[in-house]
Amino acid sequence: MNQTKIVIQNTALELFAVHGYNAVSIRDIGKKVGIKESTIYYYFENKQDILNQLLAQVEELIAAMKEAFTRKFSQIDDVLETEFVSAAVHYLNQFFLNDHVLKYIRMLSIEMQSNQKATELYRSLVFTMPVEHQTQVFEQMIAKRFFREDDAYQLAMEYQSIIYSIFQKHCGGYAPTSDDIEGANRELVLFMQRFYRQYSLT
Amino acid sequence: MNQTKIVIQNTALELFAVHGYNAVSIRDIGKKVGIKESTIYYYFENKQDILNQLLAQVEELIAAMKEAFTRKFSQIDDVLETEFVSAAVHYLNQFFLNDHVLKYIRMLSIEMQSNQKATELYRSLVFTMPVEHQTQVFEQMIAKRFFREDDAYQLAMEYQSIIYSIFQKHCGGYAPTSDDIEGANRELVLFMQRFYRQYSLT
DNA sequence: GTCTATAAATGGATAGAC
DNA sequence: GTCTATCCATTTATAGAC
Repeated sequence: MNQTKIVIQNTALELFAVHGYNAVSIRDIGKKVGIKESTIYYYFENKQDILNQLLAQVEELIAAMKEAFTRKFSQIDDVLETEFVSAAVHYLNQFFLNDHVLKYIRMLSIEMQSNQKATELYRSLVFTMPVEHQTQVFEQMIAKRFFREDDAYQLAMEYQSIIYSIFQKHCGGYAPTSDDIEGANRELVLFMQRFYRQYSLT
Repeated sequence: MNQTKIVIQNTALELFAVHGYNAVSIRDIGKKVGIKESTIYYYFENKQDILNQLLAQVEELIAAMKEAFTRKFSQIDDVLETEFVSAAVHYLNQFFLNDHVLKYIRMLSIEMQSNQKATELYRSLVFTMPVEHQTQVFEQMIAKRFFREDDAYQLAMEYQSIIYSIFQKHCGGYAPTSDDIEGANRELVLFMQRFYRQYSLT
């Protein structure tokens, strides 16, 4: 794909994530990129087209993560507390707090209030897709007697609830500082230890 | 307060909650109320003034809820599973899904992406304030041996995580349908029974 | 591919009639 | 209190030069 087009898309995402689609003008995007607004119309049909292609990118991201989950889904041999906790910390920092993903999440948080497609993508990105994967993980952990007998979906939803809520509590909204991120990580460690000790058999 | 002013405020809230402050024009608000935009300037200094007064209302709501919590905080005599579950269902439907509160939450979801004050209000409204109250409740339940020995704050945070996540998963974003609300309630009952059985001593 | 120039609509805000 | 009329900046989008 063309380099200029990618820069326009990323810049638009950055602005949409903070101000929302409707509040950002084509001129704003052009100014930040360093081109005239008429140039943007060379790459995109109109303003809506930029948003549509960004939403399509979110759909691709969801599909890619799904695929990555199944590909990396190796057999689980043993799960110690430290491994379990650091897996959750890694998930928070590499998914929710990943620069690009965070922008998608923030953009969707705004657009989902008026756009049904954005609502579906948001729910899929932060609930449906990860919970589906996590259900499989807990199923294996229960089958191998690392975790006590339980409903794997309920376990996964509980797990996701904690991570999502900690993310929103500390890093939801206005650009999270490094203090916010630290706070989120600290609280996550605490609750993941709690979770492990609750359900682990070791 | 003047009747017209209240109508303007409520209409502005309704539009801000869906499209966001920046995307709504004074003309849009006037048209929906059925008055000319110049009339709005009789009641408000400018557009920003409308938003500021709405944010002040959220602050008042948080204070009022805090006060209501301490006032209604009667001694807990006994807590059966059905009471515990229906208290959570009541909380979801009367707080998160209350018509007016839901609009505040949706407006803040948008504004918090660019407005630090809105971020603080959102976190206080959906996390800090309710978790503080719920911590007190669990403290009493543990002291009276209805719930097993545990950290009351952690218990409260876990409780709030589940309710908040179920709210966002089913009713976050685009105007929730009655099916969405039903789905949220169904899942909440399931997870509240699970929670009760996990921690109850009876 | 990127620019200038421009059209047509819409934005926030004010002055002054009633 | 609510309206009409108006100002001026900004918006999306297009036509056409380079």
